[in-house]
Amino acid sequence: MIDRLASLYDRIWCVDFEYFTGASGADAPKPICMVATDILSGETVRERLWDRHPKRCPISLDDRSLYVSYYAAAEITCHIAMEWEIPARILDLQVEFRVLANGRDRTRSAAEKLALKSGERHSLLACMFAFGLTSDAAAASHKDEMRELCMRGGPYSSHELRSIVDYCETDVTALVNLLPKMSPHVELAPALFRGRYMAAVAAMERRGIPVDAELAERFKANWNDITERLVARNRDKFDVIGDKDIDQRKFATWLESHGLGGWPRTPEGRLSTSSNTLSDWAKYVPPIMQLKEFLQTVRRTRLFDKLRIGSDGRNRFLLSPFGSKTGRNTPSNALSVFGPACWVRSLIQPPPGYALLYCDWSGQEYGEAAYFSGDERMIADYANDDPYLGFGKRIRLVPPYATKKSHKKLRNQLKVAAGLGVLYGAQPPTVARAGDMTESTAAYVLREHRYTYRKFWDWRQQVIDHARLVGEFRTCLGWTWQVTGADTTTSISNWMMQAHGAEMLRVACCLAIERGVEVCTPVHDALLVQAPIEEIESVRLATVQCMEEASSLILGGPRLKVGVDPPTVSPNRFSDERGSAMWDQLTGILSELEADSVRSFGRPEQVLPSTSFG
DNA sequence: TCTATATCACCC
DNA sequence: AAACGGGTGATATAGA
Repeated sequence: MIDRLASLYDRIWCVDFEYFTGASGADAPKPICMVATDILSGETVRERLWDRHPKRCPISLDDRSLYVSYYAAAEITCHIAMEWEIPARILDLQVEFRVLANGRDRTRSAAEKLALKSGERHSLLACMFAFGLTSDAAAASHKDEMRELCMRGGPYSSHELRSIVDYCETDVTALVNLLPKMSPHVELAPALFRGRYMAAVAAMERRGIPVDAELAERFKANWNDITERLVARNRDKFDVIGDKDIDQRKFATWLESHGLGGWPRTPEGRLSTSSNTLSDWAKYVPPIMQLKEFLQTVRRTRLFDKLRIGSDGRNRFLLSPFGSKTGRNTPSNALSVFGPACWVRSLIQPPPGYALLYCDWSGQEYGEAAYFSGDERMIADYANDDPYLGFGKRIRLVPPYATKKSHKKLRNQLKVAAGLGVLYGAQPPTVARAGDMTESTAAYVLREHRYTYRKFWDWRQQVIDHARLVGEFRTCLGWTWQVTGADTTTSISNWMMQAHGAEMLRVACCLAIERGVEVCTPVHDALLVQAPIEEIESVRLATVQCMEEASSLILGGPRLKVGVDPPTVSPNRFSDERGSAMWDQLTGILSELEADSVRSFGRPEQVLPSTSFG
């Protein structure tokens, strides 16, 4: 394919940057140097950027030049920092490695897996190894040393800068060797679209999510005390907690004292402590209800204190694009405000003069299922009003005049059945529990779905047959998955929707970023966007337009609906109603703790925000 | 004391 | 035979 590439491009630049990301790792990167080699001419460019600021990028970036790198978001972030243009044609070999490996990972030998630490599964070294290129151990140890030097930050001596540039060049050499090995396996058009997405990823990773950094810092500083106090409040009533969670022996004693001998056990024989089990028993045993609430509170508070916030008050983290087998992003839950429980989102706050919008496709996967299968009834129910009530009306479970408000509970049951049951393939017992209905109702609704939307179910069966017979899946934009015998039918039957949902999100991100919308982050079927307050309406329209266009591209014409919550206007905070009770409880504890420390140390008292905002 | 596994929680 | 798709991460527990 190198020949083909050579016929398409005047230059094929293999590019790498070294950069400094600050102590927290949450600040926008500061470039140290750049090295680029043009495979076609052999020309190499070495540029120090720590102490010099070239106005223009030293290599060509037009559409006759191919820009090859490994996790291009990092390189593009450096372009943004240098205020350079963004390359027109990006080929990201890490992403292409992920494409080629997707579904084949499992077939890799055990020894091979062992050789690579889990976090390095898609590292440059792992990729080289996979394509038969080796790199000696001495180079690997040098790599750590150089990485530390970059992480240290300046000032750098001339000698240090020279060694960083040399090191940078070794990675460029690796790319030069890698490209001819990988290119025969790379499909150019889909790869270039993925590369284009990586530029959008760079813009989003750099922008980050605006948060109330001061408040987050106060939470972090008091985190251990907050969780301890949460437990302490109920310790006397429920002596079941060991350190931070249930202690099996204590729990056994507690159950014994309440005469609950036949308590359910896990497959391994441990006493079950899941909220499902507790919910089942709470109906009959009141103390279990209280225990459940206590435990949920304790467990929900986990996973917060690692949130990565830069010195400019922005939450930044790697989006890890193409991390899942459906091609979704897989950002770290611990580092992102959107990772932990919903209450953490109340930390999100637009900067002065700004507002935030959360835009999502409504019923994205359900809509995709309708249009992909071509099921006329399903399409009509998705397009007309509410697909779940539409379904309920067809099977005469709800009256024709039912609305979201008038039949809230029934609608939710139908939604659970259509989501969990239909798209994820959950069976009646699971649907019944999740939707708070009887098993026979769940079974009835699921059965009726099959009768009502025959065409969808036929299509679903074809998809499964294709997976089993052909062994490979592929989206309309070229993300692929090698299906193995180990993959379940439920997994297979959802893949088309989730993988195309991921493609749709990528298209929307590209369009929005390229049209100047300030996207802070994608959230699987949503975009969080910021804008100056006076521009919020036009930005809302522009974002919705991008998302609708993206859906139309993926569905081949029709559009999915896009929902937008009322904007969060500075100085208000973002909020998610699911987390507001928890937020109130935790901010309450925080203010108690800070009041206590004022009494002991005489520090000034701080004022806490309440949860309700415009 | 360390590591691997099981269980559980959260997100879309 | 048949209890949910895709993820990340924290904690307890068992085993070395």
